[in-house]
Amino acid sequence: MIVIDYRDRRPIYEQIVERFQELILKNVLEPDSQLPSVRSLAMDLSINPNTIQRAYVELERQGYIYSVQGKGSFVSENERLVLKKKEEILDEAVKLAKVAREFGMKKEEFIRVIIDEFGEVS
Amino acid sequence: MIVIDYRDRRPIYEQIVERFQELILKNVLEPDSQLPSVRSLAMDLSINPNTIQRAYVELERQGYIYSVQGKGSFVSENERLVLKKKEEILDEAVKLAKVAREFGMKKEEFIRVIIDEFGEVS
DNA sequence: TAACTGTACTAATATTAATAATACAGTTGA
DNA sequence: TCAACTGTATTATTAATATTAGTACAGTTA
Repeated sequence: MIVIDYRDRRPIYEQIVERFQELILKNVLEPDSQLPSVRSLAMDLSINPNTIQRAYVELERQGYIYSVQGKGSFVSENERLVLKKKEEILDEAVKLAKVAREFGMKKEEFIRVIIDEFGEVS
Repeated sequence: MIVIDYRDRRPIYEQIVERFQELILKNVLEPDSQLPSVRSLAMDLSINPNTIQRAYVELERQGYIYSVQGKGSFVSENERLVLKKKEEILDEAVKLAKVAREFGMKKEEFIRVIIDEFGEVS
């Protein structure tokens, strides 16, 4: 479920956070389902439990999960999170379009590859 | 010309590399014009000359500049670099579009913000 | 009550960016 | 010629931070 890329320069806990965000936003992990425990996931990934803990703290801070002492960590409802994520994607798209324009790229040239990705038929 | 952002988590030399890439690609620095010397730029930015050296080595490796011992470092011809940069931007756009689609975003919704950025008239 | 859970804390280690201090070689202009 | 610039190279040290290690405590569950 979680894979660590040691060539990735970002810290491990950040990779874990991002991966769970993805799984939660895509509903692979359903609301209220339980995440692996701090210790068991650390075992699976052969890393320190503290690193997992740090990732879970961050996920909780961002609203992706909630933790109950003695019971475990669970996936939050994600409707609001999906909306937030979509906004972030749009923000990135705007930034990228701005850069493209600054480098003299034509609107058609830029949009063409996007339409291709989405598929021609709307 | 160059500004260091200490809140940026990326290393200083990487910020410098990126900034010069931008200045060169946008033709703010013209081909064959001379870059500030390793030592003088280090003085200006109040950082160590080795950090600048590292940035210049990287810029030379990527083809953005060429260095001549005893003379200085100079901007390369940039036509090829601009093409490469445009390809990179398009690659990013495709990746982002893919993510947007994965999160169930509508094509129109995604393209709308881009069109707005470029301006309605083509 | 044993075996799980999360949570908290301190200390040690590893990695890497950045600094510091030199040294050497080539260029330039007075 | 030579002082004052350039780039280049090397080694050592410092600083910052991610990660590990170890331990402890509190709540839950079968």
